[in-house]
Amino acid sequence: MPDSAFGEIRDLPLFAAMTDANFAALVRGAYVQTFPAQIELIAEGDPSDFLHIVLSGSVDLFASWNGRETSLATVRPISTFILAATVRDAPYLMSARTLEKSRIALIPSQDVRAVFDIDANFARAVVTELAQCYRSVVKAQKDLKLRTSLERLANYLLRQQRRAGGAVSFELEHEKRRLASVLGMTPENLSRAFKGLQPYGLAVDGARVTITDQAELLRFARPSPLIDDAAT
Amino acid sequence: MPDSAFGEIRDLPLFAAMTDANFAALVRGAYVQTFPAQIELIAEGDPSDFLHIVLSGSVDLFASWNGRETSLATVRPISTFILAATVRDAPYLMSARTLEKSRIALIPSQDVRAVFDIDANFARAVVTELAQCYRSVVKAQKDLKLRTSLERLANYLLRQQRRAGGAVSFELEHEKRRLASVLGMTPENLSRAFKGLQPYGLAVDGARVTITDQAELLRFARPSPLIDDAAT
DNA sequence: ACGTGGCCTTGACATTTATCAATCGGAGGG
DNA sequence: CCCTCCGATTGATAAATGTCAAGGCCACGT
Repeated sequence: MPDSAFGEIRDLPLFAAMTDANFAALVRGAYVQTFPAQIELIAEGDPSDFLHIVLSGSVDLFASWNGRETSLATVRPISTFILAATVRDAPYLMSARTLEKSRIALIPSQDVRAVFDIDANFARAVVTELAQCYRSVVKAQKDLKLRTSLERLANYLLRQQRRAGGAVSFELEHEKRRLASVLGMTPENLSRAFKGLQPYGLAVDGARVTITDQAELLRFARPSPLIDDAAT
Repeated sequence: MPDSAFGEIRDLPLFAAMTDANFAALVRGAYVQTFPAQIELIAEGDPSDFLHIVLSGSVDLFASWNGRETSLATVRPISTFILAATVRDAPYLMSARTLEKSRIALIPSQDVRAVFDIDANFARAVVTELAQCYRSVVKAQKDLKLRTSLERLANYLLRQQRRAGGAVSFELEHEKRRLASVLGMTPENLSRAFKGLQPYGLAVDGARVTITDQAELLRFARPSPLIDDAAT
């Protein structure tokens, strides 16, 4: 294991507070690999053999049932996924695939659990990370159950605008078909939803979105920090 | 603080492995209180002052937005709620109200965080609990996005049947209006959904549900351990 | 330059779900 | 015992969302 490859994750909140020795134990059996786009990294139901960390690129977490499929989240650098399955030594609840060419670090789950048992700082960091993940899913749940598809799209766009630095105009970062799945609707409906937001100050051209009337869109979307703020 | 009042939570997985001294520190500022039904214990957006533990009765976790409201989960004895908010010292994402007369233990959040910082066993227990909570929400998310309301009801009933010991006939444990909210539909639709399941081996009389054709209902519901098993 | 394939869009239609209004029926109080 | 209230149900209707089929657009490779 070249140490250099793990330098970039050493400072992650998850690993920052642990001892060098324990970090070394963690990465001893780990490796970093580059995957092309559209590769399925894990499948739901599989045993959780590795904790995954996205170093570059992006990963789609999705789930299937009865022939249907839905995207649940996108993982961006630098963060982990399926931490909960690793901790509980339980099967993955979601599948994961690369959205683009991505570098992924894989740490054997048993090593994570072993170090977790002996390094209190690491255990605390895991708690913080998990609590964060939990709250994200709860927010997604509220988004889904309390809002219509038009409202979800409007709030999604406002969140994206913030991610893009607040500019009036920005590019969508996902394929629209996947965005539709994330938002819990069909691609056809997403097209109509974009049109449906035009009266509320939105213009779309391909992947470029322009918020022509911020106040009006805000009035329609009614974003709430308890649903839309990533930080809290 | 009468020690007796906390004996029943001492053996919870969350507290079992911690030292007596730390447990004492945890319950020093804690208290137990009995609330009548329909009391709002916490409101979403409030700072997380206390970790709550349901000792008896039951508690509804719900959320509101823009005049709408939805139930997200039910907490039964003996378990905690809003652990994630406590850990992160962040505002509650959900409101909570008693569904019936309930005894609740309240532990000051700052004490939880303080003990969490010095007791590795407690920290590990919190991780396990949080990972469990996280996986529950993910399952709920999959249920919501991958299934129609009829399918959600069918699978809910099969889960309830298992909870009730597997008997062919059992009582619903929630008001139907609340069950509708949990399942993400209106009460009117829930009524129709019950009727819609009759051809698949279901009979309903008030709160009593009878599965007249288990095989047929299973064939329709197609339960999956990755959505419907509480344990995994 | 020209196909070609994939994704997006559009329209027509079907299905699902919500809304509104009215009624039913059981639990509890006078 | 009857009345009243509240939740559950039902029917009619509207709105939201999904499905199917067709066509447009753009990027890609030959």
